[in-house]
Amino acid sequence: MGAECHHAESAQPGLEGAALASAVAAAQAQCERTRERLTPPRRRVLELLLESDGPMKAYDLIAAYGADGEPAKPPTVYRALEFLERLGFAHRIESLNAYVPCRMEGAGHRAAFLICECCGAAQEFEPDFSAQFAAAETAGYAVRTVTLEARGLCPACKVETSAQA
Amino acid sequence: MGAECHHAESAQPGLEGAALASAVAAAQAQCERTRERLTPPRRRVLELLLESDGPMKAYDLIAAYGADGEPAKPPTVYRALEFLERLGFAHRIESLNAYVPCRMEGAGHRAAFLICECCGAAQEFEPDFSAQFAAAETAGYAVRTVTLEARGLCPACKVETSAQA
DNA sequence: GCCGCAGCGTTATGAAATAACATAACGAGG
DNA sequence: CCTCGTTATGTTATTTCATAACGCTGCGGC
Repeated sequence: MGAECHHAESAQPGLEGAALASAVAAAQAQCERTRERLTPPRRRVLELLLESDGPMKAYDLIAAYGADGEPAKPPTVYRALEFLERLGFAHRIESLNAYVPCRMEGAGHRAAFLICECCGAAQEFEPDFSAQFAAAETAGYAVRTVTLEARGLCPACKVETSAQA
Repeated sequence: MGAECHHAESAQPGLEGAALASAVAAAQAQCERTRERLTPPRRRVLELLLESDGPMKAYDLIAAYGADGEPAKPPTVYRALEFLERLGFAHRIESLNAYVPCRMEGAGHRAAFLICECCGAAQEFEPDFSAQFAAAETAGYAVRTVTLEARGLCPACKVETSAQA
């Protein structure tokens, strides 16, 4: 993956400056509403995710954590990620062992991704799980969360691939 | 997970004896049809998956590999798993880092699971991805594979949970 | 005040997966 | 039959991902 193409992960450019500050402030505000605490490590990890152009691995976050180049300790980042996931500010992409900030305004706990196997971009989309929920209830299951990850080629990489063929 | 309940993973009892032999023979036959080779390590890993009552971790397989208690080396098992997945004889469950034998007769490359967070059972079901494919095509993606994992409570654990409340 | 809890820092370890290289088995073509 | 390309295995070591366990800190309620 990534060997076949050289695209930047341009689909989801990272936030900077005012946009970044605004996104963090929104998270801050939501935390205050629910009596949760956006502590410094949590805030820092959220910033790093928002600044990134694509999914970040846990150890990428660990390495980038300190403004001075000092890495964080693993538990610091994993605990922050756990919090961010719980509040819906970030999602883990299982098939990549990586994390992205949530792009869906105030969505519930649903999350679904289109993952480009060429450039590594991951685009969140609003899933329709009605068919799956029906199947689950038929089987007697009480579903709590659903993970959906579709893998393939993004529009840009699709074009490149067919062009070189 | 697993701390809350003490159910055996009874939903998918492992195969033994004739049933096991028959399942392995079926895989063998399919391999011969497609000129693939069900070599000893591949066969052994498939057996272990089929015998198991539930999802197996890679290192469970490594530990259980030798009939005499001798573990396998990691690459042996990972390579076998890669083969079994490619042929559709096994599936990886991303959210568990675990593997199960395929229970759907000759299904394509689709796979979806209902995973009980209480007893750890994983039930394969036939997914309907039409809605997701539509969403993906709208976004210009060319989807190759889809992973769907629904987490919740299986019928047995659901009853127990509500009873003890 | 002081107690209980949530969060953090730190050390260490455990679990999951792969890199890299050597060797062996198979199958087609001379 | 034998040699070459290909596929698969054996082996060592390492990398990558994630958590256990412990003690300290700071805040809110009683």
